[in-house]
Amino acid sequence: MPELPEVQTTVDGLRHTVIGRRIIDAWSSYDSPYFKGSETIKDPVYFKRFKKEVLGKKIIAAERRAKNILIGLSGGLTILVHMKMTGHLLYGAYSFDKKNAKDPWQGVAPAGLRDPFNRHIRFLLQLDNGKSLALSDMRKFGKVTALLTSDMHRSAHLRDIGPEPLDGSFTFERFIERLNRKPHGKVKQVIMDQSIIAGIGNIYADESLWRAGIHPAERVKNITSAKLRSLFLAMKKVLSGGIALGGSSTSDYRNIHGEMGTSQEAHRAYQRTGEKCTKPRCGGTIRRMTIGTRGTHYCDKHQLLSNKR
DNA sequence: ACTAGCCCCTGGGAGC
DNA sequence: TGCTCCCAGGGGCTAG
Repeated sequence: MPELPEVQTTVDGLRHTVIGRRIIDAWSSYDSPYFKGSETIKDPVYFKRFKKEVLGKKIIAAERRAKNILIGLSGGLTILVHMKMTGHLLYGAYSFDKKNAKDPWQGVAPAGLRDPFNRHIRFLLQLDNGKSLALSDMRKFGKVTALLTSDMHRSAHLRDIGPEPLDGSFTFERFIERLNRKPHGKVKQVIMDQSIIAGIGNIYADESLWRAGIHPAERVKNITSAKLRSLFLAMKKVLSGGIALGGSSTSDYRNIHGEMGTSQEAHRAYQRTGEKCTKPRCGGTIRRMTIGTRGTHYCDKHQLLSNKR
């Protein structure tokens, strides 16, 4: 699932591909009664307006805020894309058949479409160079909308998001200040809370806690300062490592060229249930439990609850 | 103001 | 092989 490293990988890809291109057409097959009246393209009425607004605009910027992709356009508009669980953007020779929304590509499928996870295209921007920017989103959780660039950070989509963990300004003191907003929370849920810290999801939460040797259900207030410092460093390391490896493709995530990342090969806890812990001389086993509603992976030997130590 | 829990959604895997 | 059932989970929303 796309988290900070995957979204950053996508944004880096956008910067190398679509900057300077003009949008000449837009297409969407999202149509959900549940989202009727929402300011997202899942409402076909909104999509009509969206299309009118973005047509003819030039793509001038691409940035990331938490797990949101922000595609800056000429004319003071920004397209916000949240890939949620199973979405990813693709750049290439994708096109669509206006008469048959179920088959959004024509002729010979682009190389990327040979991968079944790239075939669930729900949204597409046709660009002025014959290529397009498409959103493959198997489970249709994705969110696409247009915002005024000038106040997008004040919009409901972005305003309550916490600091970026890879920013230089995100110091240990800042980290502690953020965590202390939920002292009674389980640490995994707290670091995944986007209003506390931006961009961390299930995978990188499990990986960070594994590295720091902290049980995911530990309450924030019960964690020693030394352990919190380990967690702080682990988060930065795991997130920047994820970017360096092109993101994690445990299931459906692909980069903008439709290719898998390799970060999943570096996972030490996530989806390694039953495997021997790979921490040197640990000897533990990776276990699975549920925290909140999320599957959680941890080592039963070096990630112990404080009352069991 | 908080939090627990439901809901959006589809494909893949388990079980029979 | 083919059917049914269940599960994955980010984040928006609501009921308590």
